[in-house]
Amino acid sequence: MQRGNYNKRCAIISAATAVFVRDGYVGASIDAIAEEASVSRQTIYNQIGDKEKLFVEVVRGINEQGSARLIAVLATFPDEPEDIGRELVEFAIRLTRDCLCDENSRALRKLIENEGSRYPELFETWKDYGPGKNWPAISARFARLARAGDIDLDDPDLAARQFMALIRADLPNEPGQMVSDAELAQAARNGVRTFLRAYGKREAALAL
Amino acid sequence: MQRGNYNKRCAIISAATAVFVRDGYVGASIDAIAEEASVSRQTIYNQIGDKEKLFVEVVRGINEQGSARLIAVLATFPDEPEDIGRELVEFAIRLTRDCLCDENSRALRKLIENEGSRYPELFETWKDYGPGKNWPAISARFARLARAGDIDLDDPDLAARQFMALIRADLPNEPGQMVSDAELAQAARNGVRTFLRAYGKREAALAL
DNA sequence: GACGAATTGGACAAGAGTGTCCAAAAGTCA
DNA sequence: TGACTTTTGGACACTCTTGTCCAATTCGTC
Repeated sequence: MQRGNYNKRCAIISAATAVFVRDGYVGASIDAIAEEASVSRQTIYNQIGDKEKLFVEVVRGINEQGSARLIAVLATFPDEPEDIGRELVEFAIRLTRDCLCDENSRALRKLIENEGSRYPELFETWKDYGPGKNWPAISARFARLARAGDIDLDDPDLAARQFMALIRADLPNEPGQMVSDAELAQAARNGVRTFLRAYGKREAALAL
Repeated sequence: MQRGNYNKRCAIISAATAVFVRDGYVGASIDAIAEEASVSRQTIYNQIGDKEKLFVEVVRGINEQGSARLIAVLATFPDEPEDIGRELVEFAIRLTRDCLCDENSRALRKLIENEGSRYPELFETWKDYGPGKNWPAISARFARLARAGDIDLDDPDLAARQFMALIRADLPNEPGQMVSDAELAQAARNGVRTFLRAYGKREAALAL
């Protein structure tokens, strides 16, 4: 009773994610989702309920996924770097690849931006579980680097925001376009170099 | 024959802009636009044609407006700065206030992001007239500053992208939320300070 | 094979939206 | 005033979507 249920349910949620992301809330039709999931429309109503419940489920799913990935990446922050430039670049690559460029994360941002005003509750979920939640964690890591003397900054929160902005600055951000590993690496290197020119020892930046 | 036409036409485009921005392409109904414009639905069909033509018209309008504003702001770039820090901050404030935070520009970005895939032609218009078109102009200004010895950089294009990213990094970017002048100024100052720490003489950054 | 639960597909009502048609009303200009 | 154009509002056909109902079928399990 659980097994079959569960498989269908996953297929539905997965298909719904794709369709909502592609067409937005209003543009997505239950029929399209049913077809994408290779499931009859009725099954969707049996399993989940109405369109809104389905949407909430989709957003929560992406949210949890993204949050988990972000936490995993944060765990790889170079707390005691030997070569701070290289290690920050590698961290930046992981961050952009797994958490920023990732198709679902971008989709989530888009969905939130578009439907957030219609479903304020989603906004709350996003604030609690979404990427924003973990920025303080990044700030704390930078603050620790500063205390250890690896970098020189006064406002870790600001530095964290700027770090994110810099490693994003050079990413091609056309919607739905794939970003190659080489582009990713180049963007990370450019961002980190400028970050270190501003906050690091000059040698570290020049070494990049 | 032109007079009455023209007024109605403007009212329609203006109302359509508001509704498309608020509800997206699919969510916007002709009836809602007609009501917002205080015009009968039939008049819209008489004046413009179908929904798609209306949408194209709206996007082109916002595009032209935004592009004009950006060019105007670019003309105020501090080419021969006395106090580079202060003048860059003031430039950054104008840029964010008039071109980035502006309600219509944000809306345009959103519309392009959502409907761009459906109307590739809009994407082209946006590339030709949109903000991206004028980035080379910013790069050129930074290159000139570098030649004059005011700042120290090797890749003006990259510097321009990072400048934009840095002055954006600290802007509150909740959709539809108003940004106060104080927040704007603070964000600009933070961004420019880091930019100058990386690319300028250290004194200029510290003076901020 | 047989039972019970889940799934399917088709039909259905209700609602909303688009685009067209048309006759009546309002506005414009000489 | 009179001729001409534009606007209006209502009616209409058509399509699409949502959500419900139901009988037939399939699936899992014993």
